[in-house]
Amino acid sequence: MNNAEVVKILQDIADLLELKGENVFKVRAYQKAARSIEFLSEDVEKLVRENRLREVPGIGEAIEKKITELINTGKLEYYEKLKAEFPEGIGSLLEIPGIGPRTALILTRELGITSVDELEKAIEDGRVARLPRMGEKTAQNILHQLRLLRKKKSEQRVPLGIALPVAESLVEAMRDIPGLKNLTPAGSLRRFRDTIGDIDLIGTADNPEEAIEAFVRLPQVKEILEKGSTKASLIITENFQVDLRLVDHDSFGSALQYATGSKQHNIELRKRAERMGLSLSEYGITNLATGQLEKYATEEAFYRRQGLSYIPPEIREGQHEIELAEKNALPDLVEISDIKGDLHIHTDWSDGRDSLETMIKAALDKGYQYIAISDHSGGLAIAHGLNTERLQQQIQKIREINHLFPDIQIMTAAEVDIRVNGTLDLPDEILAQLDVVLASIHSAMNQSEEQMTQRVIKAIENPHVDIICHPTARLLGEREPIALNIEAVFKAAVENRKALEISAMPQRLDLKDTHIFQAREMGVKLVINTDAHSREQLDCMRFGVGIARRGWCEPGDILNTLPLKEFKKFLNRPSD
DNA sequence: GCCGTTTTCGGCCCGACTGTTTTCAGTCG
Repeated sequence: MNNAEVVKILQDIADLLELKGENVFKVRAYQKAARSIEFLSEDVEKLVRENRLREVPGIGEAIEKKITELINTGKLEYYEKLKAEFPEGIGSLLEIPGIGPRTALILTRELGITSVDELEKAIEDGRVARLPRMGEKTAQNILHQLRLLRKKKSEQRVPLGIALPVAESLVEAMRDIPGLKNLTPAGSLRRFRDTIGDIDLIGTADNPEEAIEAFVRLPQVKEILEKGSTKASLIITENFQVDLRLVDHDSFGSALQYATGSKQHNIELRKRAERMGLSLSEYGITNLATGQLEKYATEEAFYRRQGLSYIPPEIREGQHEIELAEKNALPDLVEISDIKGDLHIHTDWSDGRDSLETMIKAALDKGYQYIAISDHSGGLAIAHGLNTERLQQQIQKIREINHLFPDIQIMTAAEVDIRVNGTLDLPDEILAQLDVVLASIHSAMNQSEEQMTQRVIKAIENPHVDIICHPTARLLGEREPIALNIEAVFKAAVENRKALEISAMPQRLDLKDTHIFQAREMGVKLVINTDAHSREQLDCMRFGVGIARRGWCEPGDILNTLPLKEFKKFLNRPSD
């Protein structure tokens, strides 16, 4: 049983307890435990084996016992009994926005509804509207949400790389609203989570009510979900939900912090503040002794008032960041300006759109000191992969033109296919001539975990290979990661002094944040690459850096922050 | 159910919006 399965069951238990009308804090305890495990960089199974579950924040005696039973027997009696108390399918009602546990319970108790379809019927024939505290409007809202949910079921969470540009263009569109300032994407976007549920915008205004009015009249707005004097929720044409929240200018720091979250981070922060006699809100910090509200225009000042150093948004996940901020011991996270080169770039020699020269110039514009041209190998026929002969020609060409670009070193490379048996699909003789060899899985993705792990490790052990690309081969929303014993792969990478890629490609972001965290702790060297197939895609580097920051990476953990000479030392090839 | 720089018991983050109420419950983030 993997972590995700344990998370799902803990969340289910929380939902069911909520339906049951259990103590809300008990419900929250299960939710917290679920979240803790979601962000765990180790396998729960391993923690159970080593009797270390209690080290995880939010897991006490009772939940420890339940998880242990789950891991050891594959089942949990408590969960099965709880499920049996409710008609199957009631959980599906909770997924509808606007339906919480109280409403779900009333719907099943009073009308016997246990599925979304039954609910739809009951609304249509007026039974829902006649329930106590319901009414026609509430019923219609639920019906609307229900249909919306059905429509977008398949595209629920959107990759960061798609959502962020939409958010940024929205901010741009709102630039001319009078009196509106500081408009910033917050929430999971600002924390650089790999997928995004909705777009949170935070800003300040001379007159919030007027700014909200102007906001909802934007041409991009398809539908208004709610609108008050300081916040509005709406659906825009790209089908994203956007939440806008406005405060006074001098409360911007606390409001941005509040809207950035995560929920868990904010809860920890507020609990800690209360012990200090302070109460936090989006408006500022209230001194509980005097009742005085202190406002903060910057997040830095807001954290400082609480005796904390500034905590970067990417690591505000309620792990150990507050503890470390207290001691001024947070990591010095890698930044986009630290990146000195991009080692995974395609050209029109294989399946890239742009020419070699175009990609080089684009990399120069980024101020890179070096790049590696890594077109596909022949195995990927669909990508016009290069066979030995054409790769030989490309090597020759790159050697010829290198001197035309004195400010950047163009390294020869290839993205070589790892075949089913772990061998590579280009011969050693040509690999030996390349500056950098990248190896990737592009086929036979349904191998067993054991086969796949051996396959990847064999590639790592190949003396010519430098980097394993997008190690789990996941495609967000399209393809699950391959079955891989990730810890074994990390171990092999350390032992063979090989690097693993953090793919900045928005659909990939692979390794993902928790893997990066674990890899870094184990001493694996990482590189952040864009896998660009066109010059614009070189811009995706920021997503890779964001994910690396979520894995608590400092520049020293990322090989392509090194200057050329140092980087070449890692490659361990005769330097020129 | 978890947790402890007042606590092994008694707390547990804070506020906006909506719809149905005439002062508030439910939901959400």
